[in-house]
Amino acid sequence: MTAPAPKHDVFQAIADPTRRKLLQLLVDREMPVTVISGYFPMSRTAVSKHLRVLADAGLVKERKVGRETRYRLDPDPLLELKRWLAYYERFWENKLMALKHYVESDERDGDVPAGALGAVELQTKE
Amino acid sequence: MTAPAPKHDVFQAIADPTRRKLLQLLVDREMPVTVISGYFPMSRTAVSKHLRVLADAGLVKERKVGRETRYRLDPDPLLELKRWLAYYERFWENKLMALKHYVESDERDGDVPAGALGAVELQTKE
DNA sequence: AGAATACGAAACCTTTCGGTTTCATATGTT
DNA sequence: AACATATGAAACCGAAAGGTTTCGTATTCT
Repeated sequence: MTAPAPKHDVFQAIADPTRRKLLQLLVDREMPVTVISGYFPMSRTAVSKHLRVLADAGLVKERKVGRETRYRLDPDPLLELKRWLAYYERFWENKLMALKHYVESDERDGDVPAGALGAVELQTKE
Repeated sequence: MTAPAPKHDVFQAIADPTRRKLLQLLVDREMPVTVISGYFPMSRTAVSKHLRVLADAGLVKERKVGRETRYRLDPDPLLELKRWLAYYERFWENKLMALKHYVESDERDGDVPAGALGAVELQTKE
């Protein structure tokens, strides 16, 4: 049991605004589908499908209670996103540094900004 | 000039694996389209369209040099993603705390985990 | 000037996405 | 038992996504 057939990853899951709202709604409380769908301007079935996508990505857990199914957030998969993002974080700093250098020098002949950024650091990961 | 007609946001832009690879490729070096497309198993035009989506989201900047257009990463819009993610970060900790409590107590009648998580913290941030 | 290169726009195709409506089923209520 | 409630599955639909091929145009090279 390594990979339980993902079919939907975190990146896809959070791409849709409705699904991001869903995550936020379920962040601290568990809710059944009918209640959840009350917060959205679409059919219950549509909401249910969004919940399925989120569940596929592991961002939401379902629990059956009597005739209702309650959903709640599971933030774990967001770690992958965090890791992905972390890789790019240093480039904010680099960009600032490059800008600084550019402002301090006067070699702005029209193609400097890119050059300033070009060779700051090199890294090929994967 | 406030919002330049977004049309594609960061969340959509990074949803596609090809586009994530593009970002990584352009992270430290500037490249023209033809060279870029050499890294992908699809037509140059297809890559070009992906680059447009990234540019729409502001994740990539283009610069014309002679007959070629060079692209490079602009990590700025990732800040929005970082902010979004930061909101959920505390819940990793909360989840661990809830788990700890659950393990230490013995009220595991079958529906404890959800309850343990349910009331840890309450926050409604639009 | 003429040929080659770099690129985007446009038209087109197939698959996925986000949504709806309808139906079947399980559970709860009287 | 009969009815109501909660939900997912299925069939369907229009629009968007991701791709291709073809074409037009700007730039560079001989």
